[in-house]
Amino acid sequence: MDHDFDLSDFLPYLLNQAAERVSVDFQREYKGRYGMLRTEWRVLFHLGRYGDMTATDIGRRASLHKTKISRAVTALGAKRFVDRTQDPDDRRQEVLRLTRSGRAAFRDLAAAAHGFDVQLTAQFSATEAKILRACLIRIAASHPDQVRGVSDG
Amino acid sequence: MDHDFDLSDFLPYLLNQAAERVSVDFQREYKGRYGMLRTEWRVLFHLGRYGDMTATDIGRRASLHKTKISRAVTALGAKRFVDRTQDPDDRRQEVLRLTRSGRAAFRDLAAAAHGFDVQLTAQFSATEAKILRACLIRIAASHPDQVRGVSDG
DNA sequence: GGGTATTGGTTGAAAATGTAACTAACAAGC
DNA sequence: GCTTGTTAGTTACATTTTCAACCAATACCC
Repeated sequence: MDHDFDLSDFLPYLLNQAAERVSVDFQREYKGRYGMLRTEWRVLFHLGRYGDMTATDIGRRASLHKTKISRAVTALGAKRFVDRTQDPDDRRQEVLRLTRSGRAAFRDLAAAAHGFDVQLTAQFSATEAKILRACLIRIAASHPDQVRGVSDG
Repeated sequence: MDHDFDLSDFLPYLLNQAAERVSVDFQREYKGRYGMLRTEWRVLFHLGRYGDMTATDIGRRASLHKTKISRAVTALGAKRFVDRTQDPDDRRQEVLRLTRSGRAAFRDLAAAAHGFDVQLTAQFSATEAKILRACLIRIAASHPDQVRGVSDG
């Protein structure tokens, strides 16, 4: 019984605390300015950055559960940020596309995100920042059992 | 407009993906074996590792909102894992203490957590692991505007 | 062609969270 | 003592998330 195993030695705990910290901060941008939820912001970003795609595509890329995406797309549609057009070749799926104002919101938020990231990273040396990112990517990618409903981020 | 600012360059996103990844995995332990929620596991850990304390104490240490703690303590009480006794000197507060089975669950889960952490850390070099932890701690601690209701982790 | 399975996506109910309002106990000022 | 303010913790309600069931379209297969 490692009697000195501390909660602050527990990587999942540290990851959660750090993630929570920055998420709450950045939330101000998309929530405060556009009344978006985190999933909406993610979907918006995906469409803005990677182009038109279906809900399933987004789910695969972002590891988001389809119900979350469905609801986020509905909300973004209500805000007139995305436009949905049924694919004539496979009428089950819809191609999602940002509207003009959706693109504007994306540009605005992407710039804010970039600035936020720069500022966040500034507290670390170049090496630290590089290692941090590499480690996080590795953890996120580790044995991805399968795509599962991820709690939004 | 940094046109190549990618979602996977966005530290909050990486943090969330990584945190989510490991949280979902470790959940198996406390949820599968004891039907606990994340907050319950955290409260249990605090009491087991740091000794008896009040709900407010836990909130301060763990950055958990008091309503979450209240509900977690109720749940842990129902499972007979914690015992609550009113402080005679200040009858507003209750001192929380693990029961025998609460301590057993704590030992079990703490061991699992430690093992999980060791395995997770094994994929990194000693230097990487050290930097990763240091960075996370720094991010979590960064201008803690104040204790706020943190989304459970 | 007709059955069965799979896939894309939505919906409803249950569980969990966040927010604010609340009760009870203490503390301070007068 | 009485009023006012603060602290510990609970509860109620609205918002989100999760889970499973669902519909519709396509694919598979004989």
